[in-house]
Amino acid sequence: MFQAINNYVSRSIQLTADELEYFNGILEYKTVPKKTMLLQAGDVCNFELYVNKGCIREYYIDSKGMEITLQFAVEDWWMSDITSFQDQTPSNMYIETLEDCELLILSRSVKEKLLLQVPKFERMFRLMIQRHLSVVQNRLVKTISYTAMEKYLEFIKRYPTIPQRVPQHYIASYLGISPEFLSKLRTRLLKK
Amino acid sequence: MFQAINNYVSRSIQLTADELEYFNGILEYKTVPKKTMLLQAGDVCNFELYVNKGCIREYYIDSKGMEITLQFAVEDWWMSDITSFQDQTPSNMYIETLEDCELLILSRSVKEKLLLQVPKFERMFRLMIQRHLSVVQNRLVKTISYTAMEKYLEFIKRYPTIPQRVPQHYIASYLGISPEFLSKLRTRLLKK
DNA sequence: CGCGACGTTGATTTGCCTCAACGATTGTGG
DNA sequence: CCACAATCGTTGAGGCAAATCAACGTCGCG
Repeated sequence: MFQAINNYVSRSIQLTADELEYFNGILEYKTVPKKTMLLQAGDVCNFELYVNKGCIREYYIDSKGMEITLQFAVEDWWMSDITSFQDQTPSNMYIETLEDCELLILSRSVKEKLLLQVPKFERMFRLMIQRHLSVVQNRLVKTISYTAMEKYLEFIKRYPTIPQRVPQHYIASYLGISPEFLSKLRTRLLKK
Repeated sequence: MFQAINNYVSRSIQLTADELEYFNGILEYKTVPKKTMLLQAGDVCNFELYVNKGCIREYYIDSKGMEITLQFAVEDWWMSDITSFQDQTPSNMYIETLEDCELLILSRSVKEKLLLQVPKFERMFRLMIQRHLSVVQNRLVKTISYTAMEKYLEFIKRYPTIPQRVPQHYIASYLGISPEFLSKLRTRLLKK
């Protein structure tokens, strides 16, 4: 149950057996069915969650009522709404499961205690966020400078398993294009 | 000379006098004239820099030869190309001064030593990156869902001093729109 | 079986880009 | 200190990528 996450942690920091046991003890294990809302816009996001099994997405509804998918997360990914989490402000995001999931949940208050008890985790979370920032920045650049076709090709290349697991219109909303146009791009690709 | 940066640090962590002195001792103070290149694409980014005075920008040249400004930094901001910094890979970014600048430079090797000597800094850098991630994510959402006009209005509202300091076409490249179109947006605003 | 969610296709529209020409301002070398 | 070049912003004409709107087919599921 903790094998994957412990492996994740060990890539950044070395823990003693005691520390590892403590860490696993504070995680809340939860199985949730498909299409469960884990966070609603308006609520404060009080958790970070690690996907042990399954697939979830985080999205946002803009002023025109359009959904924009910010992130998918599958096995071995973390998810949270950091803005809400760190400032303790109401979130603009929705987080929902797309499949039946096994999650490990780290609540904000528990995380704070963890950081006091085992300061090594400061480093792990720093490295984790640093990598995440790098990914988001990369995506920002491509959102600005790529055409819709280029964005789609990049997406299926980088995340080849996602299209098999999530409805196509969610991918369109991740890429920032309309579902109709994504469909047209795909037929254009098939004709070659 | 270190007043501003020390104040910056103190917002995240508490240091002893010794620790503070050590920290200031490892920073490299540098004044650089306007239009100096601090990082070239192809080089590895081995530093994080803190702007004590002046204004700089980080940009990227895409496959069509267009410049995309990723970030401006003025007084009390940090800048780096994290992707290159953390992976030690050649950067795709250019960093250049837009005004005469006073900079405090933290090199990668020195930062590593700092983190070993004063682990508290793990926390400061974690919080710093966390805030930055929040900003970049916010920008990503708006890049996708806002019209050019909305992006521009948001920009001048959030960063009211920047337009007075940097050429307009750099702002266009930050917003991901053409300089001509930004100009047209501005005349549209004036006519109201 | 029938409904809702999903993907496709076509017609039309639009936001923004590209290209080109032109003032205004800045800066630089003679 | 002037002359000329660069740099920068503006304006207009025309074009294109992607959005919108609408209709339709298909599949999975209650």
